[in-house]
Amino acid sequence: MLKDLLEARLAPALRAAGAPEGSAVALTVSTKPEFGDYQMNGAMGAAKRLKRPPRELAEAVLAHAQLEDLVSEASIAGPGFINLRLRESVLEEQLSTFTTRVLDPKAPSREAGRVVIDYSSPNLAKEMHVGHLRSTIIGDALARCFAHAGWEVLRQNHVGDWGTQFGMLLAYLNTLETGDGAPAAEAELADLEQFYRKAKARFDEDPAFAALSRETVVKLQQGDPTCRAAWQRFIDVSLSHCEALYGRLQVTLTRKHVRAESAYNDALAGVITALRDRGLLTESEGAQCVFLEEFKGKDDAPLPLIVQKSDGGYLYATTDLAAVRYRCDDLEADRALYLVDKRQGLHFKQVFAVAEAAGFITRPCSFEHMPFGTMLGEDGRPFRTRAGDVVKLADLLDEAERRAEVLVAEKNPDLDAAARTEIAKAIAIGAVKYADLSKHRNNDYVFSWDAMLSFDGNTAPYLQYAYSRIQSLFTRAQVAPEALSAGLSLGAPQERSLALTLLRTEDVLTQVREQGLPHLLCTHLYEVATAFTAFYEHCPVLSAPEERLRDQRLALAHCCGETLRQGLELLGIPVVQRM
RNA sequence: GCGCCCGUAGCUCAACUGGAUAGAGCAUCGGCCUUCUAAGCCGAGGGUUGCAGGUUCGAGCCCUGCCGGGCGUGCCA
Repeated sequence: MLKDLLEARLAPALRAAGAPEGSAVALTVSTKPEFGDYQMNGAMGAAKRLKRPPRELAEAVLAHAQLEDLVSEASIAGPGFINLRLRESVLEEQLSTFTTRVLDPKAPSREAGRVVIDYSSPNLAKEMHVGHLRSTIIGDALARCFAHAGWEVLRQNHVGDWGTQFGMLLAYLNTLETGDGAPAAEAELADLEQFYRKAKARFDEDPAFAALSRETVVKLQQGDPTCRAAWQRFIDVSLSHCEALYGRLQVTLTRKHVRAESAYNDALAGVITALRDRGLLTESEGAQCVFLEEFKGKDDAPLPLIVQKSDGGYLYATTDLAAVRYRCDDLEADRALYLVDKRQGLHFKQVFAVAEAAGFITRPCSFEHMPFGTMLGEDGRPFRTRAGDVVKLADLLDEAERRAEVLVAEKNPDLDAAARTEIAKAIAIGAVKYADLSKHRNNDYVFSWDAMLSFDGNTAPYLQYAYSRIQSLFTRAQVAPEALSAGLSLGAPQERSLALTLLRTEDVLTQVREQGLPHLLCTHLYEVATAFTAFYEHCPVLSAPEERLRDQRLALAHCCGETLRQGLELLGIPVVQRM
């Protein structure tokens, strides 16, 4: 990539100019087009450490750097910025292999490794609501990004299927089925949210039922066959609800990615034993705990990670420790990413630290909590409807598709109903996902129907629109992209700018994987689409003065279209040929 | 009390990890459809980056102290 090319020349020059070992080149995209294409800021940083005048060092760097074949202009500005303008031939050469080198998923990958991505992980006791959107969508985008770069991706849907609440739900299911018969149960299960609420109400008002619920949990965890069978049926129904949503959202999770909490049940006792063998286990107030030096609670009191309750029951820390072992030993992951709410930050810090101390991390594997913020309502409180309920994911998608269909019908009345619905779905999914993906995951964010279902400005439909315009160019020109052989023209500023933007894609994708931040890709694709639109407005393609120029511009448009298509696909957002 | 996160334009968010004059979208105002899709484009206004210090050639970003908000802090997940 461009940045690598330049860095390969600048890093030795920086050393040759006398900069200390490990000095960063600090190459960034120019803040202003007038300055050039890229700027190197590292001379100033190195000069500070050397206590030398920064401009002098910058000059020395330029004197040592061999840049002639890459750069047409190099100059020093301000306190010691080195501004670089790339040769057009370099851009053209890089771009000519861009789609096969960077975009093609079958391109020889420069990264190889195995990454576990733990995401979505809904609680099967309830229906999925908008709060599950973030983990599901961000995780899925990351899974796609890693897979694209050549990683082996192991999706792990760590669904909650084993908590205390399942006793209650099973007991309720049982009363329905032994009462008026099975049809009632079937009907009730169709709406898990209702089902949960009714079971909870019964639990709260009927002590006998509450007692039965608690017995049921014990029976379930002991492996009682009848109980297990009922539980399995409930889980199946709930999972099929999730799958329906994954399908609608075009999320890549399937049943084979489910690795539920219950799957670790048999490993929990082993976790306790192993901790005891390592001398890490301490009994405190009746519970089995691990105390590590680095974790302090109130008044500097030691803060435990409780792994077994005083009644003998295990906790989610125990399950997560078992999952660490599984992901490390059995899955042999190099990285394990946890897309989980940031409120669990301390929990994962403790779990990972205990796993390390216990020797559970038996091979070089990086365990990383990738936290995300809470979805808030417009009042700044955790998101609820007016009635105090959560918004169901299914309802959000229904509304998104409804609004999109109205808009498509209005913008493009000639489409037949089938095409209209298909386009509306793509737009709806895109808008909903992009609204979430385009924000920095670490921050809380405000849910707004209108913002989430907006189709104007920095939204997925804007990107999809740019793509469909490119497709339209090819439809009208009646040329296949593969047939273009005139090379590229990058003379116009808009052409050059679009090329430069496209050539940043690889760096962006690397950063997305390193930091687990898909919003960087959103921002980049928006810049691509913006650069394309400027090009489209200023550089006539089909009516270009010469056929050669037309073909060159078509080639550039094709590069851009492929970037948008592939980029959107990495975000899990479909493109459409027309809209 | 302690710990983590956050505070950026009226609103919603960015800012390539310390770089040049802090950028987008929505909203507001003005302009552009007999030439490739107006879901678009061009332009305008809008900022003491919560406050006060400090570090340095340079701070939204780092350090200190305040103010304000969220979350977490032993047997739920």
